[in-house]
Amino acid sequence: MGRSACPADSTGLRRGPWTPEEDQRLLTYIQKHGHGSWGSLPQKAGLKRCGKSCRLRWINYLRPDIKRGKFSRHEDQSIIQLHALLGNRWSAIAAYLPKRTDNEIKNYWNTQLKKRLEEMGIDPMTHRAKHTSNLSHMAQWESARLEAEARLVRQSKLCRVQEQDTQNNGSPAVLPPARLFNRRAAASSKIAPTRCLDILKAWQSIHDVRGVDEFGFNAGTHHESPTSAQGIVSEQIGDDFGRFNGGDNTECAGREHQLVWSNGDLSCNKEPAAFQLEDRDLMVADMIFDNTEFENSSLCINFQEGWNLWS
DNA sequence: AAGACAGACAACCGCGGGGTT
DNA sequence: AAACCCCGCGGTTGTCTGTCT
Repeated sequence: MGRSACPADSTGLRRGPWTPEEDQRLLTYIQKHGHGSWGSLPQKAGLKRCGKSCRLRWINYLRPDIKRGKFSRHEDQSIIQLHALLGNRWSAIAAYLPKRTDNEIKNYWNTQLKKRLEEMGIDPMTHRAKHTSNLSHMAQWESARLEAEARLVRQSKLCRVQEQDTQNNGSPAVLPPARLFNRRAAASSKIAPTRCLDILKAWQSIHDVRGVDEFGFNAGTHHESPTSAQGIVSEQIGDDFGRFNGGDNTECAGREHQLVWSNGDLSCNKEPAAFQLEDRDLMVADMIFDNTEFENSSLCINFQEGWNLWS
């Protein structure tokens, strides 16, 4: 195994921050000739830098297709979800975030997101609650959401792998970024139903919700639209589902609860706001609906004991 | 105003994988 | 098969900047 050292000190090569002149020189050279071999680039470009340093500067800073600046909330969510799924594989995470570099994501994680999770009582490495009994509602939401999202992505991936196998076309089953949070893909997966306390429980691509859905949940026979502010809360009692309308500040007590709403056309990504959800809930709602073509579907959200549902 | 401190992020280092000779 | 080289990755360090005392 070889290794490319970068003995800047001993050979008179420069190191440390790049000057605007160096940037311009590197940029001009690559635009003209491409980078080719990084090892020989510095000499050809007239730079007193090692090839490694040039490569890093180009990839992390000079490349034209880099988006700089503040991370959006959606990006935050994506990073957290992807980290829960992929761990510290920054390059893999960066592959799902167009125009962001692995280095930038890594720095952002280490300086901000990690702390944020810790403050919420979530272990940033395992993405699990540190002390469940003392968790804030916010942390409970986040923890459950992460687990649910990770499961969804896995299911989505598995589904695609199965599709690939079925088609037997021999190509690797790569999940493109644009499909990472594709609800249709998740909904189409044929994973056996489970009843754990996930926020996001089920997606189903049917227009009329009736009886027990494919995940084993009684979705009710209602066809209420979230915009009507009449989301129906189903109370789970064993295998039976009682039903009551979410009243003012309905508090789930004693049992798991399930918020169910269905709509033939949930294409608006702000629909759940009709429930006047608090910020922690909107965070989830955004995650669910953002950038998604979402029609003829229904959604179930489980609530844990003690969680408040504002409806 | 100046020094101490913390946060953010750019850059470096060492390792390992993969291709080539 | 072994040695070498290039490249990419993740962890770590260094530097700059803003804030606090």
